Amino acid sequence: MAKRMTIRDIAALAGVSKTTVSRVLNNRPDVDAETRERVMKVVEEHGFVPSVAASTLAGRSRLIGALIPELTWPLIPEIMHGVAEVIAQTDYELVLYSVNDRNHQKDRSEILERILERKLVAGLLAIYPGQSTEYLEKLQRQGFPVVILDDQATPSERIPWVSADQRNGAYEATRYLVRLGHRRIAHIRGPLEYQVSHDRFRGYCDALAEAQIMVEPQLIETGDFTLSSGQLCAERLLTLDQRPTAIFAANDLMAQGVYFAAQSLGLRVPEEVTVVGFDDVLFASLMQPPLTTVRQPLDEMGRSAIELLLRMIETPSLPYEWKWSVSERNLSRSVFITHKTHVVVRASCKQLCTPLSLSK
Amino acid sequence: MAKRMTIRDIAALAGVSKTTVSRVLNNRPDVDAETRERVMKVVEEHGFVPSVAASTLAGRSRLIGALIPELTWPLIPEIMHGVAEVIAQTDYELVLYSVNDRNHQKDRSEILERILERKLVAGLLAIYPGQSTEYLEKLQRQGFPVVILDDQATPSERIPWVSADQRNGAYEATRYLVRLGHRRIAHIRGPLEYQVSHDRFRGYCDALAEAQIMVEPQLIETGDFTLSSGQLCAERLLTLDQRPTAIFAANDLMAQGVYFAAQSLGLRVPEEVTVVGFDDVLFASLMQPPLTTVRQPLDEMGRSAIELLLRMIETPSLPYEWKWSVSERNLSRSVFITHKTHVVVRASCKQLCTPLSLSK
DNA sequence: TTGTAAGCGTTATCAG
DNA sequence: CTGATAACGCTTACAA
Repeated sequence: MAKRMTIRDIAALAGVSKTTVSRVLNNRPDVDAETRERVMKVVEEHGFVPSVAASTLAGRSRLIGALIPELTWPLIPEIMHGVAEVIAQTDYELVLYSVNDRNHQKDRSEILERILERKLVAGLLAIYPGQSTEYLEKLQRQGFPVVILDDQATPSERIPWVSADQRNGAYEATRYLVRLGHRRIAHIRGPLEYQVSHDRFRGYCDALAEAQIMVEPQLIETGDFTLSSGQLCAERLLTLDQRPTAIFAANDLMAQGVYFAAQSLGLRVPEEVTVVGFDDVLFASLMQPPLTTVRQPLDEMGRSAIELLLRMIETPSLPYEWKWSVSERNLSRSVFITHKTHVVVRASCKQLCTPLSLSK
Repeated sequence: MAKRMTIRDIAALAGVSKTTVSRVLNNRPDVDAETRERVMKVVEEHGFVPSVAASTLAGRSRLIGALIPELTWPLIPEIMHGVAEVIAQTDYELVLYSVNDRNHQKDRSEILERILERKLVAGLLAIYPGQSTEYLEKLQRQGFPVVILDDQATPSERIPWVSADQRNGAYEATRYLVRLGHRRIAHIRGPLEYQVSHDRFRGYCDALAEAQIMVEPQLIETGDFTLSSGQLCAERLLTLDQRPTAIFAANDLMAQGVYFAAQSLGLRVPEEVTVVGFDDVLFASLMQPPLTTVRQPLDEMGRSAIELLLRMIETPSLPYEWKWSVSERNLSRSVFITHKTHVVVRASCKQLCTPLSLSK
């Protein structure tokens, strides 16, 4: 295996200086078109790739940091899948910073310190950063590129933010149930300290309002996104005098809890209870019956977040002016990308009657 | 935020040269104990961490590469969880190289080229490397530290290898079924091009032999690890004249397929069919009923693999002589670590009778 | 045991 | 538009 080529070798081969090669490699505008071409030719012939370590040390890192919660959290792998896919097509490499559950604020900020202090990565993608948002803002203010991917939808005014439309997803899901003829539709919310829980609840209420169905307090339960909480809430709902014909759980895990509750009460899904979840995690399609749920386009979200970050890194001057295909608001000079969510219809829902509106 | 400290600052503060600080930081033996202590004190006081970029450029990278298949493959997150946990406690950072399904041999070796050519990482943890093994051997021969974590159990003679005891897991699972009183126990194998499929099948046969039960060819099906294949195989098995009372599927996904087959045939799990899976992926405990399965200690496997790799990197001279707590064979100067697997009992199995042997 | 000095491969600065 | 030259922060012969 030949010794690794350096920028110097390329320079010699192309008959220019290292500097010029560097300029070409970094897409600098101030290079003669012809020179650029000549250099590129040599670069490609030899499959030359600049050393990440050297670039980083010299101040132009080609390393991207990803700050993620436990990889075992169901949504993460899909997001990272999208992220990795984009990175693989670039000169950048991905450095993983995993924060585990137990880590409290202190450890989180320690990790962030570590990230910055080492000046290793060129930018940071923070996925579901939880409490760290405040700290991330500090970084951003110091000129360090940060993109947040989260569902908390309380965007910092300054950090570019990628999210999905939680409210609308819940709205569409509930609307779907209404169209199937359901009128007693229960909702198991997520914990109220999360913004998503409110957004999804809101979507549910909106859909009911539109259908002129009253929101009945007894049909609203509050879980904590765990299976057992879903089960508990569902047990209460399903033993109501007038039990709901459909239950919309705020996430798939609680929906699975509904399945368990139904089973223990001898009720079948979907024949006697219709169930809808949220997230479309990997096992949703494996459930018995396969779960109708609201899909967040997680891989796309990961992709767009990392693409945004890459652009921020490569054009530090005009960071807040991109057009974006998905849906973009330009608030106080920052970027917010909201991805669409949509209902994935599977077998967990039963049609109660055939209202004409369905045909629409 | 104060300017980042460098090794030079530490040196000044401790009243020694950069060289000495470097030596201390790298645990070199040739430093006076007292000096070392003095330096360490300063280092700790200031929470100093050496620059990964600079170290790497200077020839001692603190970056570890992880080559993984799709993150969305069910076993990966748990493994990576263990990996990340260990890395977090060290000075190293983790660089992710994700290979996606579509990538054929060519792309894989391209990634590997990329990994090496950039001289970025100090070593590589290859998780389920598939076809790349051959190439990995080449790296290893060139003195580049590589550890493989795989279930294919055809260890290269030279690359340290971390795995789990597939045969014994299957053996224990089958033995468990025998103890429950089952005698017509079917097995849905994985595809025969994988070594795991054979290992697990072997465990199944061994357990039956021990119980003096004949292996009946009709009770052996071969799937491809997908849900639908499991379902198909199970449908055949469950419509046999003398249908099995228990089905041992070679992975959890096929076990879920068995659930579907049972349901479509109006058979209940576990009342009419007992089911056991393999892997204990995250959703196994969420299945209805929760699946009895064989657990591979994935996080521990990840942990031990990365620890092994770190040791190889830090002691390049004597790479093949460690003691290991789990179970270690020293074959032809390489290290093989085999983790124990064990049966996780959940609700998917029914006891047919109460043989005395159970009390044992 | 410790220090001096020469890289490691880029990028940035500043002249030409 | 192009090219010297000096960083970047650390490791590692080689000397002392």
